[in-house]
Amino acid sequence: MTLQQKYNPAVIEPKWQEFWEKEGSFRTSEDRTKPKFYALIEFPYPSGEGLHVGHPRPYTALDIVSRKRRMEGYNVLFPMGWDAFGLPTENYAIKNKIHPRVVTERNIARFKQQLRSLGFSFDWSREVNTTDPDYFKWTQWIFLKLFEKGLAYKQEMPINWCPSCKIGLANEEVVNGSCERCGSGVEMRVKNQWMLKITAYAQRLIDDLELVDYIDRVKVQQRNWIGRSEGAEVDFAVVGTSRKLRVFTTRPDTLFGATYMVISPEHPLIEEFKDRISNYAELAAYREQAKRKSDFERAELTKDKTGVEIKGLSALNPVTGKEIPIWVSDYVLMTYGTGAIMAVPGHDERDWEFAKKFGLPIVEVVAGGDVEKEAYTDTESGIMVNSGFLNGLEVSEAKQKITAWLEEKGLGERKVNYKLRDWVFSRQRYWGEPIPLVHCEKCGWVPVPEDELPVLLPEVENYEPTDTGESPLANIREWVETTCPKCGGPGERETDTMPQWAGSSWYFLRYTDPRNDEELASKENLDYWLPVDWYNGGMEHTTLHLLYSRFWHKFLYDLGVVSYPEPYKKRTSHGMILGENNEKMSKSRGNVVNPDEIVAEYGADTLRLYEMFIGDFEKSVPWSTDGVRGCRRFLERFWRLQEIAVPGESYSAELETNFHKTIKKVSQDYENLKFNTAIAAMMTLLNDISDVARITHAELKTLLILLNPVAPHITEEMWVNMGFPGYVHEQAWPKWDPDKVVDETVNIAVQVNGRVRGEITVSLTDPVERARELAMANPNIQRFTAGKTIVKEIYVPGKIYNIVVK
RNA sequence: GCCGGGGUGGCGGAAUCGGCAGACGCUACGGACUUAAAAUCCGUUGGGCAUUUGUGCUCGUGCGGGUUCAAGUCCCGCCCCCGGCACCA
Repeated sequence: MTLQQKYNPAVIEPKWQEFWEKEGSFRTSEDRTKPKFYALIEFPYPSGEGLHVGHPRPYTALDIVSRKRRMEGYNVLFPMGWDAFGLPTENYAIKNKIHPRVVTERNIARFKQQLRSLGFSFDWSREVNTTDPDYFKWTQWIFLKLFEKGLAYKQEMPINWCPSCKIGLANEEVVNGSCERCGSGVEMRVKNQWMLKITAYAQRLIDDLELVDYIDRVKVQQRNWIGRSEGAEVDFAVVGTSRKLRVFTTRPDTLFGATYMVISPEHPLIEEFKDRISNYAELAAYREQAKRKSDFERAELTKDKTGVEIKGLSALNPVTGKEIPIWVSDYVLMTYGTGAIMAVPGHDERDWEFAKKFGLPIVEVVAGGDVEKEAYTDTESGIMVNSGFLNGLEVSEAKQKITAWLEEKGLGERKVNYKLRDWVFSRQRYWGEPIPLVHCEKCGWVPVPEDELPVLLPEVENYEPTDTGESPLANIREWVETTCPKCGGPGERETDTMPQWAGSSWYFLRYTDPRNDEELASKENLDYWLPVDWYNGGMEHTTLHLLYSRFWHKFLYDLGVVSYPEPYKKRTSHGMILGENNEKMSKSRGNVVNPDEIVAEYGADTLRLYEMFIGDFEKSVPWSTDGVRGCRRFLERFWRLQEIAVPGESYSAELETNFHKTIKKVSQDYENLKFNTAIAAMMTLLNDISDVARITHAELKTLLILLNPVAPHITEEMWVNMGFPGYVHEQAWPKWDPDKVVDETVNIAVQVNGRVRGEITVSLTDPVERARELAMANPNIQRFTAGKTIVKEIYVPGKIYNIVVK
């Protein structure tokens, strides 16, 4: 055909976007006979900044997979929504005296328009929004179920407090002692907070990683974060009292080497025996000092241990029967184990340092090191010494024996501990889901009845966070004051709201049945669609969102709401896109690239292609404007294939193998996050076609289908331009013939003594004799073999021919 | 400190059941087209040496050893970078 128009994405892209929308091309079908495929990307927080070039990277990746799956005959669910509660919106609203709902609506509209301009095949009819009362009704419902099962409880506890955001933070939100969001230093504050008992699921969260296909670093990080450790709890008698001091240790085998004990400054023992302690004032002062430090500061001062001996109290080592002192030090944390330890300075670095500093005895109980120089911490193979009935055993055997002994004598027991802490679920904020509970003087905490959900946020003109740390909702008396659902007496609503992680912990369930007002989603839909087949998201969500949503899912599984214990079958992760200067993109660094500008100047297909071609999908990579231009150039050249298209419903002889190879490569690479090499393969093929200067209709069709998932607009346009029947997105994914992916003849290298000295053209079936004959015809080979004897020949068909001479 | 991942041209990156290192793209340089420029097209582009200009030799994948006909790839010992965890007993 003769080509009239130039490639003009500004015209064809909006045209196709409207077409797909109007036709409902990517609407998920109700056809349950097809195999299903549920692709999920993390729904964005619609910030005021608008879309960032980092957003389209994972979206395009799974858009590619989704589009390919549709062409392979799957019923695909590829939805999108908004994680729209959150601090920036609230802060902006407070500052500008606008209701956060209005800000949210505006931000969503902007995001949506930007996403549409990129041509993603989302089924927009299933859009969800965590701030929509019809949605958070079910977030509240799940909370009530957790409350009902005793997994939500309110507790007075020291929390991480961000003085700038005026908000309590979960451990996971504290990064190096600073607020993850705003970066200011975190303080400890005691507050009465709602907690979720994620620790009850710790073991299952580890075990069920076996059921899923997550990239390794995600599994590793989850295990690491949950931090399982096996050991024993042991009771030490406090001399002269009936009180026992219980410790947790992973090294019960070293019990004979426990020469003193250390308790955390917050440990109740101090108050209990206030009267017997002769230096109470000193201890109280130490405790005050420790209180002022955050956990982070405590941890920072690793090198210099501090502590005070409790005078007037001592303990008995249960195996040696020796009286040992009890110390207080802030290197022991109240929040882990029992808040008390047995110190074995010979075999624990921290205890060793402490013992050296305060002149406490060090006893060697595992042979192999020099405990006067440093703690010897070999954990498995060392031999026990100075340890009574454990002498001569290996560490691992000694662990077994002593634990059995302790259990038999009633002095202790086997114990597993986890670093994972319960989830601080309260936020003292307005813009979040209200916690649907009422406090009644008489009945305590009473759930709002299910049929009264959702508990809506009160409509107010404006509000401010409070310095006391109370939620702004506390000031809105007409909302707070209510009646107790149980006794009908006066009650007060809970004024804390839920954290942002609440709504995102179950959103993927809602997509399966987004308008259901009877249930969070119908069982039928949940059973058909779940688990999510492929979930891609950022590594930064591994210990937060991913763990939380797995926890909620398991809880819903226990309730019978969902039928599979894990929500996501496969999890992958993308790398960040950095600024052109190789630094993280940020406004303050002035290196932010706005996707709107790229779409306006080069088109959405170029942006998509570039973001996939830019480099290894899993790694961070700097933005390059020149790279974008190169991708646009490729699409221009691709567009001009129309000029050299010739009729023909088969592959041409000269390109046939090439096409089969490319189909194979592209098909496989799209599945393995290797979008960059898939695109490179298509570029190579385009170069080869340009050399031939001709492309048959059959070839062009195949190529259009292969490129379609990456560049959907240009391929649809060219398909129609060529007068091919139907539309690209309705075509079947091309197949490759395994017999046709190998070249009949190949050039292989000929080596002499392992060095390449020439090249021969052989067929795969040629015997070594043929290779030798061809090789020896080469003057350069002759030069290197002349006058020498051949001692060995290595011939690997299709790979190499190596002659070893002497 | 512990646990992951990684170190390859000027740049982003290919190639790891051991088999021609640098695919593909960018940049740069040269040429064509143009009054000129842009765009486009063609060619060159890891270093060094030689060259009859066809090419040949040689060094080269963080460093030092090793295995092998053959090592970016495997083994041993180091260095550095990125991410996570970190006084968790």
